[in-house]
Amino acid sequence: MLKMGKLTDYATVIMTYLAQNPGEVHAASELALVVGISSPTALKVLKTLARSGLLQSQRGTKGGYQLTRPAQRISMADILQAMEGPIGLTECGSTPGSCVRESQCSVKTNWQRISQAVAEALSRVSLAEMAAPPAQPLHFMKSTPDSVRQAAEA
Amino acid sequence: MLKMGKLTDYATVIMTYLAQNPGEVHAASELALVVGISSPTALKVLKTLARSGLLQSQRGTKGGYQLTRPAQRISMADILQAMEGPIGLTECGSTPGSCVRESQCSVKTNWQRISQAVAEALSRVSLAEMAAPPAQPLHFMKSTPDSVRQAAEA
DNA sequence: GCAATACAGGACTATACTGGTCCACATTAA
DNA sequence: TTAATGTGGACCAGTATAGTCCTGTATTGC
Repeated sequence: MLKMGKLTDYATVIMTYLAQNPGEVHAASELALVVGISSPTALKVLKTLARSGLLQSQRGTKGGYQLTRPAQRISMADILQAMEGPIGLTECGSTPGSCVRESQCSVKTNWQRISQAVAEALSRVSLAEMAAPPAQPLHFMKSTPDSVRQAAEA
Repeated sequence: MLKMGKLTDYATVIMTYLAQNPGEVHAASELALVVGISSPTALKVLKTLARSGLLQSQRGTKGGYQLTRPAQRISMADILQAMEGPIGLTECGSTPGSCVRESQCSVKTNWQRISQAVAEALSRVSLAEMAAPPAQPLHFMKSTPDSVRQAAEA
């Protein structure tokens, strides 16, 4: 499995919930309950999301979190990136200098492109779509046939 | 980072090398040298690849490994899958029953689709393309937007 | 002003996983 | 028969991740 951290998983569920209840401020404790995790863990996720600008936090009584922008303008890539750093499948792709034979490695550049393609696929799915009932086809799924066909023809 | 194991990374490099020298049988020790890892580790990777049918092994003196099919017919998805199991970003996507609230979770189905999209992107890149010098644009990259094309040309 | 609520930032721990190694065995060529 | 090579499984260690906790700060309401 192409692994994604558990915290990232929580993050997507939390963000989805927030997208479904826009305009409201939600306390960490509430969100923790919704997702089914402990408050400290939820807090950790929320802090990360807030620090990267996807969430707005409000302190004090009646404080909590809310989305900084409409769900339509937040992509899955945004969330992944916020939680796990730059999207890249290989170490050499995202962290230059991590591999000794970087210069001679023909594989590297190709991996970077593949990572980029994956990132693109992720950025084409908005949080709003994620929050919609699954029956509704995802945005990129509608356009996939074409893009695939183009790729196949190219 | 959307992580992929180191062993998988080695696997791609090994497979690439084998693709560049088709028709020959390569001993694990030789491949280890090429990739710059120890023999036991290379063996581990090779065994995994062989068990999943991507490599053919030959025992005894002058034994070694070679591709079971032409590199054009092996995709990056094949290699990833061989090394890491079914491609899926979330646990619930690839392992049914791993999440308690599976039935109520609207996020799940959407994740499965995203994973599928990623898998598709991966399966569109052949080992042959990976083995080609990076200057040569990847198959699927031709259909991508300007930003990517610029990066590819740079 | 004070108390209660809630976020901020960081340190800490423990578990699980992954990478890496090794061993006993099977197979093949010379 | 010997040496080279793959097979399968067990095992160990280092690391990364998840999860917790603590101290501090801001905001609200009384």
